[in-house]
Amino acid sequence: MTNDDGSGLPASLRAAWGLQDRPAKGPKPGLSLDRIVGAAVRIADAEGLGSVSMSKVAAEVGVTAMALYRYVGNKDELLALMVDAGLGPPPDVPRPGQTWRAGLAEWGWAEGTAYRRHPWAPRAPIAGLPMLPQQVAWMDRGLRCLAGTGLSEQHKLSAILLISNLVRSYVMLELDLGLATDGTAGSEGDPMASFASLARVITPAQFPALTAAFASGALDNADPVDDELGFGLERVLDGIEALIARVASEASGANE
Amino acid sequence: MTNDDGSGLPASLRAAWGLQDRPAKGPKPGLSLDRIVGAAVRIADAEGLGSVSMSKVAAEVGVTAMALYRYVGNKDELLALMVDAGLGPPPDVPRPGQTWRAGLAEWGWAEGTAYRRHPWAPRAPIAGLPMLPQQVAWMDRGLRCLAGTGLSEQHKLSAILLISNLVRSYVMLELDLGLATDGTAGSEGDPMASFASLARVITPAQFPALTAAFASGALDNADPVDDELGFGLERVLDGIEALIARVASEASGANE
DNA sequence: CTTTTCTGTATACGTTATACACAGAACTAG
DNA sequence: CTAGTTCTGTGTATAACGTATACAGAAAAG
Repeated sequence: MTNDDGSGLPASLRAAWGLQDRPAKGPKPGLSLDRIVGAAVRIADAEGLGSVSMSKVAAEVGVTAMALYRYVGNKDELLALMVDAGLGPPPDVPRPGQTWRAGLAEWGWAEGTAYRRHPWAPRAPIAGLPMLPQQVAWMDRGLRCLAGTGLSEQHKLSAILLISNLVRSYVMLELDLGLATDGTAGSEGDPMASFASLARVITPAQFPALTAAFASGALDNADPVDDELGFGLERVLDGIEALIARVASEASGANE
Repeated sequence: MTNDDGSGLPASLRAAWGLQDRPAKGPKPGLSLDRIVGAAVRIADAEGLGSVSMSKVAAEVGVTAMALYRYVGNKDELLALMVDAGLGPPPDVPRPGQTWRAGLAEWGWAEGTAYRRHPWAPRAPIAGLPMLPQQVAWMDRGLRCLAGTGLSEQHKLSAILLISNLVRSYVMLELDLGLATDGTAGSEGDPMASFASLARVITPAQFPALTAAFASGALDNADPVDDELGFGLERVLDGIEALIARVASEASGANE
C-alpha cells in the first residue's frame, strides 16, 4: 500500500480501479481484492455489518487478519469497497426512446433494489465523494438520462445526487420499519407500534399537528412505507421537471 | 433500566421524555441523563463522534463507565439521545402569515444549521423512527406548516420526512467536501481535487456523460455545495407544491 | 432497628483494529 | 548458479472498547 504514484489518485482507489502497478518481484499474491471484498459482503449479508471484522473476513478467505492489510489500507476502505461491490452495475438507462424522467425513475428504483439486497450498505459509515467504480458507473448512467434536458452539468450532478440520497434515506427508513427480509427483528418489538405509543405521551398543547395526525388514523396502515420511496421519488422528479421547464423557458426567452 | 411499564414505551424513551417513575428508595442519583448527554455532546463536538466512548463520557462527568448504564441502556441509546440533544428545539414555524412553503424552507434550513453545529450528528448510526422529544417537536413544527394545504396526514408526514432526509444527506455531503469548520482535515488532501483526478481514470467510452461533465468545467468551482442544499430544497418544495396543486384540483373536480 | 432498593465502583472478559518484526517465496543482477 | 532484493502472509503484541457481574454503601420503608 504505497501512498501515491503519478496518477494523482489515493492508493486505495488505484487498486479498486485495477491500476495496480505490478510488483513482479516477491511471491505471488494468494488473494485478490475481489475475493476479500466478496467475503466481506457475504458476511455482511449473512450476519449484518456489525459482524464484519477484519478477523472474520480474513478467516472467510483463509488467511490471517493482518494479511488483509496488504490489500486494503484500513477497515473503512474495505467498507467503502463493500458498498461499491454491493451496489453492483447500474441499469442500462436511458433506454432508447426513454424520457429522462422514466430513465431516472428506473435508475432510482434500481438503486433501491440494490440496497434492499444488501441492507447494511446504506448504513455503512462511508465518508467522502463517490469515487469507486460502480458508484461512478451509476453516476454516469444518471447523467446520461439528463442529457437532453438543457440543464447545466452542475444541475445534472445535483439532481443525480438528490435522487441518490433520497433513495438511500428511504431504504434506511424502510429497514428501520422492519420490512427487511433479514429477520433480525429489533429488540423493542414492532417499531410502528412503538411509534404509535407516542400518542400516549404527547399532549395536544405541545404537539397539536402530530396529535391531529395520530387522531386521523393515518398511521394505522400496516406498512405505509413501501410506496414511501415512490412518493419521494415522484416529488423530486416533479421538482426536477419544474426546473427543466424553467431553464428551458429562460433560455428561449433570452434567445428571442 | 427496567424494561417496561404501563405506558407502552420502551424504557429508554420514558427517561428521555421525563416520565421516570420515582424510585424514592435508594440513594439519590448523583447524575442526570441531561448531564451525561451534555458531556457526550461536548466530547463529540470537540473530538468527533469516534472519540465518544463510555469511558470518556463517564470521565467527563466524573464517574466510572459502568455508572452510565444506570441512565442509558447501551451506547446506541446514548448516541440517539446525543443526536436529539444536538438537534435542539425547532424554529417557531409557521410564523403568522407565512406560507407553507416559506415555513418549510425555514424549517429545512434550520435543521441544516443545527447539523452544522454538530457535524457528527447526521453521521450518528441511529436506527429506528424519530421518537425522541426534539425530533418529535421538529416533526410537529413541520406538520404545522402543511396544515392548510389539503394534503392527507399521510402525505404531510411523507413530505416532512422527505425534507428532513434531504437536509441530513446534504449536510453530510457538505462535510465530506471538507467545508466543515472542525479542522479535522481528511487524510487524502482536498476531496474535490481527488474527485477531479477521476478524470484521468475514466474513459469516454465507459463514462461518456461523466467525461462530458468533467470537460464542461462544472466541477472547477471552488465550493459548489453551499447552495447544494438550496438546490435540493427548492426541487423538493417544487415537487410538494405540484402535489398540493394536484390534490386541490382533484378535490374540486370531485366536488363539482 | 432491619430490610429493601437503588447508586456508583471494581474487576473482568471477549473483541476489536492495527503496529511491528520476521520467515519464506519469487524474482533480478551478477 | 548464487546473492540480493522485494514482496507475501504469519505471529505476536497492544491499547481501547462495550458491557456482564458482583459488591459496597446510601437512603428510605417497615
